[in-house]
Parts: sequence; C-alpha cells; structure tokens
Amino acid sequence: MVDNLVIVESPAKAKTIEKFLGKDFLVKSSFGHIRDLEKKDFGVDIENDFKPRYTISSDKKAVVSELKKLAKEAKIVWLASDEDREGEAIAWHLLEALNLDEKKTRRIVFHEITKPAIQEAIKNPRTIDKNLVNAQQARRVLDRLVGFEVSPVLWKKVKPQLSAGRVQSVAVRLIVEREREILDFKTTSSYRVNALFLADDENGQKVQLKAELNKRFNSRDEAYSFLEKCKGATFNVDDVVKKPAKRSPAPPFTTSTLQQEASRKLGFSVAQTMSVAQRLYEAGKITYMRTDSVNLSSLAINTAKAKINNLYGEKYSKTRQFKTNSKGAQEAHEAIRPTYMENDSVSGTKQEQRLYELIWKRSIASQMSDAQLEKTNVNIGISSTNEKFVASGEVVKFDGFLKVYFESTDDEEEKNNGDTLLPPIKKDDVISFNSISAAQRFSQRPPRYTEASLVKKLEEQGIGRPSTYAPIITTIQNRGYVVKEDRPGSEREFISLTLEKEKINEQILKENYGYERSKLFPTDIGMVVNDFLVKNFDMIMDYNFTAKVEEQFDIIAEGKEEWEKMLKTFYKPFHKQVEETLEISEKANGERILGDDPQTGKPISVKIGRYGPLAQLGETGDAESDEKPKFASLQPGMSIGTITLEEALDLFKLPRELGEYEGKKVTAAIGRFGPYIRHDNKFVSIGKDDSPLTIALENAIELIEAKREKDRKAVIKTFDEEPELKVLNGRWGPYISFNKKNYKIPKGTEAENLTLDECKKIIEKGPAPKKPKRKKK
DNA sequence: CAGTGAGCGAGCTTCCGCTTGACTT
Repeated sequence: MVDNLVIVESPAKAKTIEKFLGKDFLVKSSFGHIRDLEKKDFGVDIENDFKPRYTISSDKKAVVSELKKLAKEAKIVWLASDEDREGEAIAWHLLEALNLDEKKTRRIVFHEITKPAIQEAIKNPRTIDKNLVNAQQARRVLDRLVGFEVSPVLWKKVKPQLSAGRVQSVAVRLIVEREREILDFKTTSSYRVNALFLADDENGQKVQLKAELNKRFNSRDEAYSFLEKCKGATFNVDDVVKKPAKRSPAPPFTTSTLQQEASRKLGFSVAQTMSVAQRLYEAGKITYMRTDSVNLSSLAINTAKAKINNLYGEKYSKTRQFKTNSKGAQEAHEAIRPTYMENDSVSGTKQEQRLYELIWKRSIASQMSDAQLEKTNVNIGISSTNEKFVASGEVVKFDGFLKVYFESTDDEEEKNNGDTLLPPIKKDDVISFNSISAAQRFSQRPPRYTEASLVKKLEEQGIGRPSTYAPIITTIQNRGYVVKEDRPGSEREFISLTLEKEKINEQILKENYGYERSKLFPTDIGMVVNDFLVKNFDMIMDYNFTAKVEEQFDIIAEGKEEWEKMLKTFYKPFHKQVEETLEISEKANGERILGDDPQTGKPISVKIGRYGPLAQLGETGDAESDEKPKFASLQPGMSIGTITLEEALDLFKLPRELGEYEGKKVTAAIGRFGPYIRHDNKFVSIGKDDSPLTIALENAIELIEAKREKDRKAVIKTFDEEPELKVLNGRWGPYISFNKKNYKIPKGTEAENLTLDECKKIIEKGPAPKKPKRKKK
C-alpha cells in the first residue's frame, strides 16, 4: 500500500535508492530484461516487417507477477531503468508486460546514485523514448536472425550443436588469425650490443654505467668486427642531455580496464573479476561494475580530493574529468569506484580486499597530480667508428599519482628503465669500459591473446558490451572453439660475444622462449568453423560489421530511420548468403591426408568428426572391400593442422594389451578422462610420467595396487547387516552411499561414530537435492 | 565415467544483452 512504485534493474540499487526516497516510495527491481523473443520460428515474423513475438522469460514470471500486483496498487509507477538502449527497452517492456496505464507511469533516469541526483530525476520525468526502444528491437532482432540462421548452416555443413553469432564468431576469428600469424611467423635475429662503462660517482668511487649501441648488427661477423674495433679505442662522452618529462594517471576503471588490470596485477580471470566485483557491489562497497563510463560524480571527486589532501597534502591533488573515447560507449553509469572514496580498505575475503584496493588506488590516483620526471640521455662516441653508445636514465622528481598507483602493460619484454639514476658524468669526459658484449636476439612473434587482452581488443572494435565481455569469453570456450591453456616453451641456442680485457670470448648459450601461461588457443573446430564462416559469410565476419550496424542503430535512435526498414536492407543480402551456402557449399571438415600406413598401405587422414577431431585409417564407402575404416580421436594438444603421420599411427596402437595379472587381462588405452589402465573391469588413471604406449606391465600393476589401497582408505565404515550402505570419504568430505545414491551427512556429525540406524534416518530424509538441468560439459 | 564416427533418420542444438541466484556429488 504505497503510493509510488519505483522499478530499477538491480536489487542492490533498489535497496540504496529506497533509503533516499522515504516512506512514500517502494523500490523494486526487474532483475534486468523481463521479456525476450520466443525461441520458436526465430521469434520474429520475417514476412511481416520483422514483427517480434515477445514472451516473458521463464525465470522472470514470478518477478513480473509481483510487479504487476504492486503496480496495480500504486498511484504512480516510476520506470527507472538505465538510460541506454537496453534500459529504455526494459522500461518499455515493463510498460507492456505490466499493462501499465500511461497516465500513471513516469520514466526517469539518473547517472549517479546520490540523493540529490535521484530527487532531481523525480522532478523531471519524461515519457518512454520509442525511437531508442526501436533501436534496441533492431539490435535484438538482428542478433537473433544472425544467430538462428547461421548456426543451423553449421549443423549441416560442419557439426551439430555448433553456434555462430555477431559477437562470438568475430571473437573466435581474432584468435584464429592471431594463431596463424604466429605459425607463419619467420623469426629473424640480430645482435644487440651492450657496454658496461666505468664512471666516478660523487665520492670518487667507481660505478658502472650501462649503455646500448645505437645500432644492431645482422650477422655474427659484423658484430665481431665491431668488437674488434673497440679494442684500444677511446670512449668520449659527446653530450649529456637532461629533459623534464611528466606522466599522467589513467582514468578510473571501466569494466574492460578493470578486467585487464585485475588480470595483470592479481591474476584474476575476467569471470572471477566480475564475480568478486559483484559481491563488493552488493555489499555497497563499490559502484556498479558493468559500465563503459570513466565519469566520476562530483561527490566522488570531492571526497577523493579531501582524502588525498589528508593523506599526502594538497600538492598531490589535481581534479580531473575524463572523457570516454571507446567506440559505442553508452555511459549509463559512473566509472567503477569505491562508494566511499575515504575508505582505503574493506573487510571481506582476500580477493575482495585485493580487488577493492585496486579500485581504490586507481580512482584516487585519477584525481592526483602528474608525476614529474627528469630524463637523461648520454651519447658516448667511439674513436674508431661512427656508432655511438647511448645510456638513458630516468629520475622521479615528484612522484604525484605514482605514490599510489601505476598501470601495468601487456608488453612482456618491457624495457626496464624505470628508476635509473646515472652517475654524474659530463660532456667530454673520457671513460673506459669493463666489458662490451654482443648477444644474438630474436625477433618476437605476435603475442597470443589472454582473456583480458581479448576483451581489450573487442572493446576497441566496439564489439560486445560491459555486461557481455565475461560471458563471451566463457561461450567461445564452452563451444570448444577456443581453449585457455599453458604451453611449455622451447629451448634455443644463441651466440654471445664478449669483449673483456682486450679479448673476445665467443659462447653458445641456451635460452627458453615461447612459454605461454593462460593464453587462448583456437581448437581445430574453431579453425574449421572460422574458415567456413569467413568464406561464406564475409559480411557478418567483417571486423567492422558491428560498428557499421551500430551506426544504423544510432540513426534509428535519432528517429531518422525506421527500424523495420533497416532490418529489411540487412536481411535481404544476408539471407541470400544463407541460402546459397546451404545449397552450394561442401561439408567442411578440415580433412588433411597424412600419408599411408606402412603396414597396410591404407591412407591415414585427420578431420573433424561428429565428436571432434579424429584420425582415420582406410577409406569410407569402399563397397567392394566391405572393410570399415578404423577411427581414433586426437588427443589434447594434438591438432589437425600440425599432427604428423607418426603421431597418428601411434593413436591406432591403442588399446594395448600388457599381459595378465591375477588371471585377468591388463590393457592400456586413452579414454575421455585421459590415459588409463583397465583390469578386471576396473579403471586406473595413468599419470603424466607414463604413456599407455610404453607403460610396462609391472608399472601397471603398481598403479592397480595403489588404487586399491586408496579405495580402502576411502571407506570409513560399512555394516554387515546392510552391505549396500557405506560411509565414504569423498571430495567434499564424508558422505553416505546407498543403492548408488549419495546422501549428505548433517553438519556436526562425526562420520566414524554413525550407527546403522542413524544412517538410515539420514537416508529417509531423502537424497541430496538433485542437480538441476546441467547441460554444459 | 572409461567411445563414439557409415547405415535409417526423430528431434534436438543456436543468438546478444540486461540482471541474480541455487548449485557445486
């Protein structure tokens, strides 16, 4: 029985706003979108101007009926969803789905959750902007058409259950193309020359001065003859140039930059960052975490200023307003910042504390003064040749924002010239060297994407939204297009030449390179699907496709174009591509023929099968011989593009019989869960150190016995009266197993002391709650 | 939990963006 019902999107936001609005206002949340297109027949009437058929999402039925009831009782309903395309559509769907009377409905928006901002919003209601809603409908329908027309093409032409979409397919394309660049990369090498000079410091002590030659040599011989020239040469300081420089703080966090920095500084995955941020948001500790805005409210700027003055003094403070420059930003919220800038730490889990601290530092630093630096460059001439050595140093004269925060970069081999103080040398000083060395350095291939660097790239291209960056990364991995993996590096030799005490010493040294940690790799399926889509759907796969349709959506939002017309223009050529591809295109399976099996002479090939990449021995459809081909799945780490004939032949050697143990056969093979030993219908996993191709019978027996021992330990208690009932020790602690069903033991119960009766009581209470539909593997 | 892969061919899969839970056998 309240006069005013306010509907926002998020329940945490509802709670906060309710406090500002007083007793006459009830604030509820819609939990995001409440309606979506039907799944059946595209949910769109294509023939009839793309008329959408909306239905209330199954998980929103309860929310909608509650809101409906409250709306009926209220005198005025305030629709306060976000002020962007999606938010406007949510307001409109609420109006429709709740059957709201337009006369008693108001649309309001605010950019920051502060009392004055909300009161101001209430004073300035407007009506729903139907043009903006139409832009959203166009976006929604276009995505549906792309997804639901192209995916079935993949089911027919590549493999069932695959998916394609405006966003995910382009994300996969980025990863596939980067991988190809890496595979095609031709490494070159050059010789980098570094010298260690000796100079006097203020106290006349000898100190080292590191300098690099301004030229790299292409061959060992050139490098060698340069070092020869250095023998007996004199080294003269040609000039010493000092230049002031400054550095400015980065803007406060958006979703994308938070994900990047949390990945670089804390090692969080993007999904992890979002879930920790969500908890901080729900606890009222930070502002909303899905945003593309770098804007700070005036309240935040003022409290930051006070905090900085208090902690570091006035000269460290500098008020800044940042502007968004990322494509397609809609700026419905503030930047991500602490709700109370004065709190430099919070309680909570270790992860929450670390993420909060990062957000606090970044926000505070954004309101601090520039760092003042002094850069020094020293050129050192060589009497016997024209090349010069260059030494550079950098000294922080005033730290400014660097006192609290320094943004990291993705560049792995970043030069480490941070805080080097050069010795006080002067122009025309003559200095001597300790050693000069020329080392062979190799050109670096392009880096593979991490989750966070992929998000950065997508944002730059205007693809995806803050609320979808983390789900996109998850989707392309769940679909099996991409895997996130560590890969070991390789070793290579390089030549090092060192001139010391008038002698050149040549060495061959070894270095590791190419080690990858948590990087995104395309799978075989990812590559085959990508190539198929690029070949047949160039329009959708164009990196600028999203940016181009976004321009159209903007025109619709301005009321200068009808959304149905825009869709018609898009759909005609698009649908033609779908039809043509279905008709003309061959099945794509990425098949590659490796050669012939030396034993049978039959061909060996690799391709994508129904269940993933496989190797095949012999040909299909050979009616005369009546002999079926043999199949074997490729193992993790193997790829259609790079597998060799030998590796493929090995796959056909399994399952392998090792011998007998206790009168029963022992075999080794590779299954869904990796390599295993099978004996007496029991399975034992083979560890990393052994391979099913080579493991000996005795090692296998050891594994079998070890497994038996472990199984014995897993049993805490059994009862003679009821052999089916066991108290076991599982991954999540003790539990009861009875007739193949598992039961939770109530907290505070000592598992060892359970009696049969007590166990039966637990069982009577029913099994552990059944897991709901869980489809994803 | 520990392969499968043609053949007959039902009925299923799928998009992006907005928001949290209920759940980790």
